Amino acid sequence: MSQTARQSVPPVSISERGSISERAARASRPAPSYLESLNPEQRRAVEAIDGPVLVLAGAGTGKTRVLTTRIAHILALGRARPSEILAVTFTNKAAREMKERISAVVGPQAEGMPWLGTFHAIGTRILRRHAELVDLNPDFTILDTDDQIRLAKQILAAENIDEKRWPPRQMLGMIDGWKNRGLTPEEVPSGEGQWFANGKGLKLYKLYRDRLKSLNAADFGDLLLEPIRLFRANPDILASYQSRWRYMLVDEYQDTNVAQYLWLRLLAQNNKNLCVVGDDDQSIYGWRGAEVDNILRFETDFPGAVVVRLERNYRSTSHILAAASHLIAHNEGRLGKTLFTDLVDPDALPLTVASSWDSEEEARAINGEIESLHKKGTTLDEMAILVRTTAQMRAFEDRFVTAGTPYRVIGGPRFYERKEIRDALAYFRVTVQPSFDLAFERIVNVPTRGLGQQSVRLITEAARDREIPMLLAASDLLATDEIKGKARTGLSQLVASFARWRSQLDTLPHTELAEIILEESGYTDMLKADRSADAPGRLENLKELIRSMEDFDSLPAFLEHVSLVTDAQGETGGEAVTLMTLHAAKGLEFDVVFLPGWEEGLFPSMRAMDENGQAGLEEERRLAYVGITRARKQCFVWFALNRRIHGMWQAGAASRFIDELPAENVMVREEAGYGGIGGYGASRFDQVETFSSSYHTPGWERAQRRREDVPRRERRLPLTIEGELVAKSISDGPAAYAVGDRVFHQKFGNGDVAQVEGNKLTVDFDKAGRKRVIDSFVTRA
DNA sequence: TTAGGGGCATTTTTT
DNA sequence: ATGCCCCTAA
Repeated sequence: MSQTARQSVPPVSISERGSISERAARASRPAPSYLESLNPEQRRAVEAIDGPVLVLAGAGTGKTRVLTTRIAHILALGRARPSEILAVTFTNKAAREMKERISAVVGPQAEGMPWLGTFHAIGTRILRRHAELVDLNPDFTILDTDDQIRLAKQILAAENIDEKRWPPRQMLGMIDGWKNRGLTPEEVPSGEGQWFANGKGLKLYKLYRDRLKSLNAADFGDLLLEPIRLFRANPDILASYQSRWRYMLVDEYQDTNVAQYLWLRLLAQNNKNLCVVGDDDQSIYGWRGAEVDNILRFETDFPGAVVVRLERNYRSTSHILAAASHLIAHNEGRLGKTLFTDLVDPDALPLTVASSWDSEEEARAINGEIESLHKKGTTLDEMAILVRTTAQMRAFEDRFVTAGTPYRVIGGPRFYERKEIRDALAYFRVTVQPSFDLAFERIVNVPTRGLGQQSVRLITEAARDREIPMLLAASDLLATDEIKGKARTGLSQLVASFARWRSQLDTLPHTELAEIILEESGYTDMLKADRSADAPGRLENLKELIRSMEDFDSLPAFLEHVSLVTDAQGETGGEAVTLMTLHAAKGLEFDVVFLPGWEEGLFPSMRAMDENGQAGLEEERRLAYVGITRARKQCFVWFALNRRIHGMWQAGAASRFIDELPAENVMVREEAGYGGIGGYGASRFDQVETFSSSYHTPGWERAQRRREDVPRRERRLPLTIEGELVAKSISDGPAAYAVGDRVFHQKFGNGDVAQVEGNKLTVDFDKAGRKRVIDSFVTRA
């Protein structure tokens, strides 16, 4: 199948391009050193500067290298200045990395590349310049999910739509879907406009859009959609960007959605110097509106495109490549590539497939594996655990903390999405921009200052009636006697505070002001008074927030950064194992990769299959492919027989993907538990040798905080097994208990044994009800 | 008006 | 298991 696909691509040589004199001159000029280290295909991709170019780059074939070298090459040839190159990446991380790598080749010149960034960042930049033309002010705010939901709720409430039946999230999903397809309300197909809440879909989209405009705000979708609208309505502006960017490069093209595609097509109409790089087999953002079709269609959209295939893999052993290729071959709609490697390594290890009894044992086993590899010399930085869902991370964190394994989490619960951070940001935002009602609303009564629903409604109505910001309405209301008592005191204090902070914006250093705001608002006091276990952690996060502000010149500059950067990177610290989702892992590589949780329903995810059928399944398979190809030397695939889902133990079956791996490249680990120490029960209490150094990594501290959530006594307990029995114990003597015995369990208290099966007891506890436990966890009462 | 308890639904992945 | 919403008591 890959054969046919291969033949359909006519080989176009770069030598067919360029003037005769250019070609002649090129022949005698020595190739710059940066070109020499490239293989012929890579070099073709780099040197095909003019006209449309599609680079199909399999995993590990040097894609980033091609992109960065290409930019360096364009700069070196003097074909464009840094500001005349548009380079789009998918994530901030990728943008950062590319900037660094370009600098490494061409020096600090790359610092001057203002148009290297994510679609969203570049879209923002464009919109700020031409805000009036899309009904915004240049200082518009970018909403995050939290704000969007609040807004959606308000709209649904105003429309008398039951938000239980029609969840705000779903409404936003629908609208975002339209935006991702480049559709303004006017362009939504009439049938689709009938979706949601008995035909109100389109109306809600309009209301939502109007509300955004009146708030002077944009959501993520707008950052793509509005530039398109701008370009279409203003040909002169479009033309200015078309000529500004002489060369355009797009990374991860397989992940672009329709809006992004339209965006690029508009811009590339003129000089057509568009180079896209991607791999259809790594398209994993379909759920976010990505259209693999964009990459499959490129040659049709841009006739005469040079197509370069990068298939020579420099990353992984032949076992890993073979396994990944064999797996992905189960997918149908693909262009088909065959990765190969010249590395012949007779010592290459096949993939290891292993199972564990449950998710905790899985974490323990993998941690054991990590320790033994570490002892043999693999550094922790070269090991990663890639999970399907963030929920899987917990088990690993717990284990790492107990074992003292240093680790770092990438992605997961995002720093900027934490409640205390969002609250603090809301305070800052209102200080900078007093008219930002969503932020004001968020914190009017946090900490509580006597303002209940009643008072808030008064303010909202006053604001709406007179079409003024809530903060202003609030201060006007105070001049009347409509607000009384505690509410009055609280509100007038708050209004006065905002006025004061605002007046200090220009006089105080912004970090200092931020601290003052958190103090004077009573926010830190509220957290200090909070007896709950995570309050100290929240305070710590706020300190971290202030620290991170130091990198910026002003409060407004910081807020702009925050709204676009959703990843809290920066957790460098010492040597550590990396823990992240498969999605976050794209583009990275490690010597050793662990892929836990390969179970039906979890991976492939049940939801993906339910919602998107075959296409959903294929996307999951591509995700598996991405996972395996992250590994350079060794890859472990793991699954657990039992897993806790929504707090309930459920038995699981191995993922179908496991059986899609080629047997000849796989080694199945058959002994139970890790390292043959013995069964589950034995290794459970083994105190494994610990790493000494790592008590200062953010990850450790994070887990440490989390750990403190659990009361001390409970933490010490051996694991208690509930529901489905998930352990075999080591005791092999005669059953220690009989039906009717009175026993005591540290967590469940006293109870009567109702049933005995070997060392597993079913006990009717007085308080906790019927549980299944292991005999060694109870004592005679 | 607030705090706190109980009931309920929920969770894929990210700019 | 966790977090959110609603209800009730003070």
